[in-house]
Amino acid sequence: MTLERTTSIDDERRFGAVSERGAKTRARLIQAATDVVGQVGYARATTRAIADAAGVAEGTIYRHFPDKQQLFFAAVLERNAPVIDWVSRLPELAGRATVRANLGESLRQLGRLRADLLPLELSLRADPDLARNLQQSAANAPADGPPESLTAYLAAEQRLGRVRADVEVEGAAVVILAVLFGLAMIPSEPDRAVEPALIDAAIDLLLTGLEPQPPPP
Amino acid sequence: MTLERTTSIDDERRFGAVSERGAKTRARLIQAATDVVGQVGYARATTRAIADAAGVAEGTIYRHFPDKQQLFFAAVLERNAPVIDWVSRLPELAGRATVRANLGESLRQLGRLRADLLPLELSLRADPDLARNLQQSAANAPADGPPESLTAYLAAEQRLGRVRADVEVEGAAVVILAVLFGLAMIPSEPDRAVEPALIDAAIDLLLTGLEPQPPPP
Amino acid sequence: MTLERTTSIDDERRFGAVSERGAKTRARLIQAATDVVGQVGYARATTRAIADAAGVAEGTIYRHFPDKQQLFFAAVLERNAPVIDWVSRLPELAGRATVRANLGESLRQLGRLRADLLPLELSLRADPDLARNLQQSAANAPADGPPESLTAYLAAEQRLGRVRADVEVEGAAVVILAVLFGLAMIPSEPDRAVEPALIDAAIDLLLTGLEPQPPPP
Amino acid sequence: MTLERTTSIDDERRFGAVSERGAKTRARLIQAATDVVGQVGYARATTRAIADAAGVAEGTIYRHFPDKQQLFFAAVLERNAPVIDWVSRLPELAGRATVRANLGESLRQLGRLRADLLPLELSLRADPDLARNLQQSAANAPADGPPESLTAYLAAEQRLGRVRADVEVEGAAVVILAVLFGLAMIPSEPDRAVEPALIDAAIDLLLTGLEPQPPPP
DNA sequence: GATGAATGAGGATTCATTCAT
DNA sequence: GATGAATGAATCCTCATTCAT
Repeated sequence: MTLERTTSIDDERRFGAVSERGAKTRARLIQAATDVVGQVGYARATTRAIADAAGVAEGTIYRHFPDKQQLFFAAVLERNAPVIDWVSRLPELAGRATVRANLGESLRQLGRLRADLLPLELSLRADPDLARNLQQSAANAPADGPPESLTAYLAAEQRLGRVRADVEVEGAAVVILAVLFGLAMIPSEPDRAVEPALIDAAIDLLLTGLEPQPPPP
Repeated sequence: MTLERTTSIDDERRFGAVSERGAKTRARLIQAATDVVGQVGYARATTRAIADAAGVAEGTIYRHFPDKQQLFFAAVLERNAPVIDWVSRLPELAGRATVRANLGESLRQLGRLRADLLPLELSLRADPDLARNLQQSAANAPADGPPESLTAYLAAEQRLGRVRADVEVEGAAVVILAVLFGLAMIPSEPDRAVEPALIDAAIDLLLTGLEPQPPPP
Repeated sequence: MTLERTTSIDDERRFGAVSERGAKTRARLIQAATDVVGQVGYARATTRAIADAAGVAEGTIYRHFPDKQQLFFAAVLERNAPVIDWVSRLPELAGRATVRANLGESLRQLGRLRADLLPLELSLRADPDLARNLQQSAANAPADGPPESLTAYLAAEQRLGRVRADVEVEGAAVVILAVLFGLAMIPSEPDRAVEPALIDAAIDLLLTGLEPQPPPP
Repeated sequence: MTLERTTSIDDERRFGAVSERGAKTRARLIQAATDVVGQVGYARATTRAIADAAGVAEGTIYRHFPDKQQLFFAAVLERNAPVIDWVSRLPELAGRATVRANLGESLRQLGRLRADLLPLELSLRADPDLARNLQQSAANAPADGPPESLTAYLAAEQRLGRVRADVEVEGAAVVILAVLFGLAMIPSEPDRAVEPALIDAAIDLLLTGLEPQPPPP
């Protein structure tokens, strides 16, 4: 474990942005990386292009990050934060408004947030090596990610009788997230957020199902 | 459009596999490309690695394909064929067995098929340049892909009263495919097919919905 | 030990010069490396310069050697071979001609051979990292190097009464080689071999010593 | 020659250590340069590593030296001074004690001094460019270096009859120094000074020679 | 058809040096 | 005096592609 630490204390001093100016440059680099990787994918996102987009010299990247991968990871983690944040607050909504409204709002929210996260995540998933290294360098990853929060929310609603009693909430949570991911993947040019109409269709399907309702008495 | 074709008739003669041996080599290259890209992603799939995996010399690739991209596209298309095939036969099932059984079998089938298609597709989506070029070189793409076939199936079932009348079938089709894609993305080590339990959960959700059913009379 | 092998069987196939043409290129690269490193030292000997000197493209280096270091090592080893060779034949000379003639001829011979070996060796000694890596990659190093051969020769002559009985032959061998190395270091522009006059002075000193001889009876 | 001086009078004012603190920093830099170059060679001795070893910021180097080379030269010259010093006092010893004792003591002394000088000198010899530049920037080099002093000593002893009359003292001086250099090159882990036993062997050989003595009457 | 040696443009990374603070 | 962020030229190496055999 100690052996697998990739950043030593020295590194932390070496790469932590200390000065005011340094922090700004670091932020610009992360933004630039997000943009460029989003546009052309990780592999074609050259350090040159990123540096240009950030308006700094290529060498500057290496004052802030040990290598291109770590810059990329920093971008991924930063874009991920608000998503995690939002989802972690989901369980509090149990019992309020309606399940449909809550899930709808959440998917919409996440769809928006995922807009610039998705391309990064795609690059990550497309390259097993990247994925592996990210996991190692982010040993601090929260065990309590989106699936867990969503499961908790559904379970709470189920206890309140607002979700069908025989739904297997864990599976349902995964499926809902899968829908989100799958929809995010569908190319939609103008802004890159997920098409709202699709979200509505998804919510409708997930809540009511395809099967015809038994006729009310 | 014709202008943007990247393969001329000459090329087709140059690269079409003629002899027996040639056809075998070509097939081995496509398989090797599928494997290697699946393992390390398009960017890290070097022509050297692919040639090695196929047991041929690097130069041989260029006797069968104009460049690395076209080899990759050939692999994508080949892996895609059975998926398209299966889905295109879906509409014929309308009215037979049950909707739940039909969709369940389809998702399971597609989940299996997607197992080695998915990594290729990921590489494709992660790299906009690739995606663009594929679309150009596959002008022969069927206007009638999976979404359309699935839509047709759902519409047929709706007419038969086996799908809720107020479901917007086009949206539903997209959502179902999104679920499939999203689930396929969840890493599952042993074999790379989608976890069957997840598929069941998805089918249940999609058919019955989260909401509590109104009590039967 | 197995873990420290730096070249796998695969590598051996990958980098061994197979074809006629390949062997020639490889030889040219080694010669070029010898030349360029000799002129500017290892650190300033860029792969570009070496490739240029060999009349090949930079990339060609990497078809024949895994990296710059291994090319350098190949050069060192090749230049070393004739030196080792010569010295290993020294013991056979014991008893023939005179000790003075034998040693003189040897030093002269070695001085000549060392002419292009020396700069390489200097680069090696100046950079501990290089030295370390060479030792690892040359596990096949003969335990029987120059010091041992020279010791054997001196011991043989001592047994024949042609070398002073109380000379500690092992130490003497090292000292003689040190002289050679030290002399080789003295810059001598025109050709880079060791100044013959210096060799003569060294031989005289080593054979007769500085001290005045006791007067013959 | 004057034209080729790389440090102008202005520079001397700019880089001369003025304040107390400045002098200390300068000294620490020189020590750090000696250490780091000794450990990894000139090429791998980055300004960063040297600054770290000296406990100062990288930029500080350039307040004391025009560039990395001049810092290195300063280190070489400083380490050289005591060697030169010692040897220049050699001639005074002529006639005292014994030749054997004098030379022995000298070699031992020099062996010790050379311990940290040697790696610097190796870097110098391995890189012709460095060597050239040092000579230029050290136009103040004493015409009376070690070889001359040693020659003078030997000549004096020869006049006193304590050195064989037919020894060519100039050559002998060079050979003796070559021995020293050559021996210094032999790696000796614990402390880096030359092995004393080797020095003894060298002295014995140089004084008495290999040849059997004619039997005393 | 197949081979594999050669190519060379392009990419990530290093590092001596500069300069605003 | 000292700092350390920024620079950008230079370097090693990779890899898709070409071509003589």
